[in-house]
Amino acid sequence: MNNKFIRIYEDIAADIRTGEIEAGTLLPSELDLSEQYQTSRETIRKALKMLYEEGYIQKIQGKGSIVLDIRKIDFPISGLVSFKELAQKMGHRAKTYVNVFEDREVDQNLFKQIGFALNENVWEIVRVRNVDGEHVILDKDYISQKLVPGLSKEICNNSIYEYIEGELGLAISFAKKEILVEEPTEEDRKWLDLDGFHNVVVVRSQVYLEDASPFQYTESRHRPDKFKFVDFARRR
Amino acid sequence: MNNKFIRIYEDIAADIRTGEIEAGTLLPSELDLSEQYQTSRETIRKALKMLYEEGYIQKIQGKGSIVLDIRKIDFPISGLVSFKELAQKMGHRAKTYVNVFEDREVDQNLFKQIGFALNENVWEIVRVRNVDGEHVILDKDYISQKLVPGLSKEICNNSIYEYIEGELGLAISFAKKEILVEEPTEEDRKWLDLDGFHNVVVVRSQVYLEDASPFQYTESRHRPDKFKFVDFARRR
DNA sequence: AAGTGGTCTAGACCACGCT
DNA sequence: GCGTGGTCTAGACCACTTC
Repeated sequence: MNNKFIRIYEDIAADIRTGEIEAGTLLPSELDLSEQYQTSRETIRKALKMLYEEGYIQKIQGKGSIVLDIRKIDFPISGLVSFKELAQKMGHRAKTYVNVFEDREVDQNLFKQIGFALNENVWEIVRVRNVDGEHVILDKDYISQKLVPGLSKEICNNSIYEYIEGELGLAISFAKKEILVEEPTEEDRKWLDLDGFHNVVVVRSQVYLEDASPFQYTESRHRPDKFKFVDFARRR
Repeated sequence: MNNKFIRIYEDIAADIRTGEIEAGTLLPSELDLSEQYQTSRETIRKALKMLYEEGYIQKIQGKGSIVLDIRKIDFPISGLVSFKELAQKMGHRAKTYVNVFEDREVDQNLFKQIGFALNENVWEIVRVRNVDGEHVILDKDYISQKLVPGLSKEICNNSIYEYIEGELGLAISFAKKEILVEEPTEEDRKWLDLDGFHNVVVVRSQVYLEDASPFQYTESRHRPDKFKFVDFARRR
């Protein structure tokens, strides 16, 4: 509620979503908007930059800001969005089973694989995600104990992100992610319903807090028919 | 060469890439940089915003701008980067074969699948990408003839993007992308070396020009062992 | 309290599209 | 030529981290 440019962004974004401002039309000019919102043009430009980055508008020099078709807001599966949020949004019956929850020291092997320091203590968590009655995702997490103390099996059963952001008040900020297709491992075959499937889609992410400290390494292993990744990219 | 803030961005980005500015250290303060570059603080902030968006730095209020470890940031395969650029960057021996190049009218069937208007004329292009001696990617393109006139088989053999941006002077702006894993079709089996593979990774993209007109629909079908997608995402 | 980044302003000039 | 967005400035005040 504090920032003027965010209020303006939200105001215009809402109008676009509801269709009050139609796709294909031009927004009022920056000068008009600055008068309309009783603010400076730079502040309007900040709000428009946000609308641009979120895919609401396209700006054309000399012409104006075109309102784009509201894109289907489909979320990337796994990564910066928690599984719980995602399942709810998609309207699926989802369950989580915690198979492994252990206090573990980072050894040579783990060190090479993930981004943590040697001998640091991490939580090792293996969870199976059941969607509409089938075990389709295997999540393997390594979470820094220093940054996220007091984790428990019960919390993992619910949402780890809710605990971290809600209880601990930490802000998750960015992630590096890699998507590959691999042969199922023994572990995959053990936990997932892979009847007839010859591959799993593996999403490896390193997740960072706002102060750039790496707090989580995740390997999310999906049955291929249940995997979908949606992206909106601007050319750089 | 024109914009001050872009020059500053490139200058600092280069220093980070070469390691001259080390990951984990802080950049000079915005005030210092504005003196160093003989410019205003807002201009420095624009350059830093770019560095932030590209994953070079993390900004922390009251503290400074932390330099991130950029090494793992790679290029997304297919999409807004052309295959030619990509193959060169990765250092692969890559070849392209144009199997189909046709003038086609958008019928009911095509209309449902892609984003173009009924009865519009499009180029239908099917190309096989050979990387290091194997046929591993099948690209199916539909390109608007109205927006991209004068396309030819020869151009497709080289780089379509170079033609569009170079010859025609059009600016490619953004894309909606979807990644799924599917069963190979007859067409996949015909053109790709799929011996022993049971799936293909399908990347569907709708690509838009700067004025928000959709000019290309692409289906890029990858042999799973040759697929890799790397992403850097910030939480919204 | 000092130093950092975050927001906001009012104004200037430039580059581009349109007619 | 006029209206549009793009860049840049110099300065103000606020919010946060650190000492």
